Amino acid sequence: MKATINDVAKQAEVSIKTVSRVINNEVSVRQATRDKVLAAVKALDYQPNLAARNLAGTKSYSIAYVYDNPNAYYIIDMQKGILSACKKQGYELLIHPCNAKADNITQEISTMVKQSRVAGLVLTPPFSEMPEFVQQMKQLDVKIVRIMSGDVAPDDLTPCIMVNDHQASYKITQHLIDLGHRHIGFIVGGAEHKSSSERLSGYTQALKDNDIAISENLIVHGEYSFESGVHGAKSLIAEEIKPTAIFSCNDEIAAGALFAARLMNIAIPEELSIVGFENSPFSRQTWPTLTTADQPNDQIAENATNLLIAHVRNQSLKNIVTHYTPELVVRNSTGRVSTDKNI
Amino acid sequence: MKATINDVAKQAEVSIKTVSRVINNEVSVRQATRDKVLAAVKALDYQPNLAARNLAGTKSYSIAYVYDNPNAYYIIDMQKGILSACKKQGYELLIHPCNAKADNITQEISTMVKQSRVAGLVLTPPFSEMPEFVQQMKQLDVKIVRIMSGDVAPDDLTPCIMVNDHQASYKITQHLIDLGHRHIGFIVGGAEHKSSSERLSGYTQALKDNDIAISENLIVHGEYSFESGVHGAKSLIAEEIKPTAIFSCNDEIAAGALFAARLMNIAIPEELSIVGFENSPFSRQTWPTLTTADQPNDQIAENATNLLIAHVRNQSLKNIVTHYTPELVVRNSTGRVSTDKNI
DNA sequence: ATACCAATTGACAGCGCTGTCAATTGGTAT
DNA sequence: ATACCAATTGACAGCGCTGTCAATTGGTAT
Repeated sequence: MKATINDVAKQAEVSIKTVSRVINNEVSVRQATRDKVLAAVKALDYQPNLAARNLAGTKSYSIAYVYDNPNAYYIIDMQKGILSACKKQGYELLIHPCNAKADNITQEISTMVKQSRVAGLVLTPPFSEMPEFVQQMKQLDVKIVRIMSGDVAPDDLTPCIMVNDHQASYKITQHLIDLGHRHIGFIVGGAEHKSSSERLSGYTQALKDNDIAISENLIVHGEYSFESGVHGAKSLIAEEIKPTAIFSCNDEIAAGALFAARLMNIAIPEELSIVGFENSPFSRQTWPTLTTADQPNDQIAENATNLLIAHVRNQSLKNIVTHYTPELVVRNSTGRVSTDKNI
Repeated sequence: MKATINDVAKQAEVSIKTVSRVINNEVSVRQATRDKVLAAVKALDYQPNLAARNLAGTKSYSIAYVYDNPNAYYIIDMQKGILSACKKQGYELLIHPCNAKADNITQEISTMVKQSRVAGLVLTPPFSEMPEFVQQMKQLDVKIVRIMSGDVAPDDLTPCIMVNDHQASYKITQHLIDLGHRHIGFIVGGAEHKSSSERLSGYTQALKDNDIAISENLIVHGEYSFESGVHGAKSLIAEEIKPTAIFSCNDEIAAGALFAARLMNIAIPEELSIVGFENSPFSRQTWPTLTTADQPNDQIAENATNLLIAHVRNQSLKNIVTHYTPELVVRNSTGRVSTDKNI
């Protein structure tokens, strides 16, 4: 039925080992031999069996993406980028959504890694930002790549993608300040995500640099969810000194904030500017469309996966760390502060 | 490092075959022996190696989800349901997003199936609704389960989940009619999805049964996308005889329609009612929230996967086909037709 | 106590590859 | 023509399981 390495070897009149060499792109095979084998591979439509490769070799051709994130757009983008790298390099991907707070989470991942002989893990927040978890994964004899928020990568020789949320957040805040806003509310995302504090610190830094006082009343702590945006915006708008702009930690929160503004009959951006973060489809589909920061998640994911695969193969990497800074995208949810507003 | 079946056998003082029997839940093992083995499994934290099982056995423990759908919420829900069934039954899931219209698509899936020794495929539209594709998959020696739109399952002894979009659509249309609407626009989703025509036929049937004339001008053909909703609604509203309600083939289209209405300063639902289909998060996050039909995608997916796994294991199934009918969910985007409106 | 037979257990081959190491090949220097 | 050695190729074991079939066990009827 399905052709095996034996069939190819027979057809090409070489040993199975030589076929193995050809499909693994090893160097010491004469060109003429290589051609014979490739012809046989093609004629028989041969696909090496990954289970056998995983079992026989010291290498494995499976990696897994472990995540705990309710943001469908984010996950789909990540999967897309990871799969793109996997396909090019002949790896298969297992996805493993799970609960980061479950107390047997290490056990759970460990089981999966053993069962499926996973060679490497792609970790996104919050997993990538849980040091003990990362430590335990390393002891499992599994390579990892982390996508995390911040500027300085952990100094542990593991590949990393650092997303400079602080700087991107600074730019967004500066954009609001340039529009004349002085009372800018901030809805913080989930505390288990480092991006929340990084984005908050970019915001406070920008305020400081512009000599604007930071008011704790304008900072609301929430989750990365639509509902959090609704509640956060409601409570900010109820403040004695209302903000003229609201910085939402991501687009979903921003969509919630827009919803709340609509509930309270507040015109966006005339009476209130709202910004998001992520440039997810949300930001193009709300009314008005959202000013946000563009984070190329699929690129980040593909890049991370390439680093991981190189790491799995013990290839030496020039750059074990890659940096990204999301870019400001101005749409219709931000405008100049109206001069006749209360201050 | 990782415990193997040999380690367990040694520790339990039995043969590896007996260990194999215990972990496969075979019947003819004495209770005392079973207990010894299970104790050893636990003590060594043993996890059977899936690659070896796939290779050694005639069965495989991998299934794949093949899809071509830009709807992130739908995909995430499906994955969740599939994974839930996989986890319970010890299967691993590969995801395979791809382009259904690529001309080498059969080749592509075939490669994946061979490489990863996939035992079964979960197919959603449009793949599940492409008869030649399904036929070719069967020749690949891979089992399938299809989730498709319609009432009557294909008569080919393959497990199927049928979603009765016609009936659900009928109910939604009746809801609009009950609210007094007589001019109801319809934005059709992508033609490659049978759900589009099924939902359309439910709509026309409901109109007929209520003696309402069907106007081709009120039916716009599009895709399952936000942009299609924007364009569709714009063109419907530009009609000489404006609709007082718009039935959108899914929530994303409906969100686009809402966007268009907002652009044109049309109050929802006072001047225009809009409905969606799917009950995705969209429908709770738009303004106003959407009346829609609830489709429990994760349940459908889990159910489908259970059918598939039973099929893969050659277990006889009582019911090879399961039927679902989405339920009407009334929210704030629909209202009584205003009596002073133009007709 | 003995025969019998179903229930239980184990020996061994083999799934399709890769790793190790030994054997062969063929080009180069003499 | 010959020796030599790097380049190329192949033989064989083994990865960790399951399938097949044969061997052993132990409970029941006599």
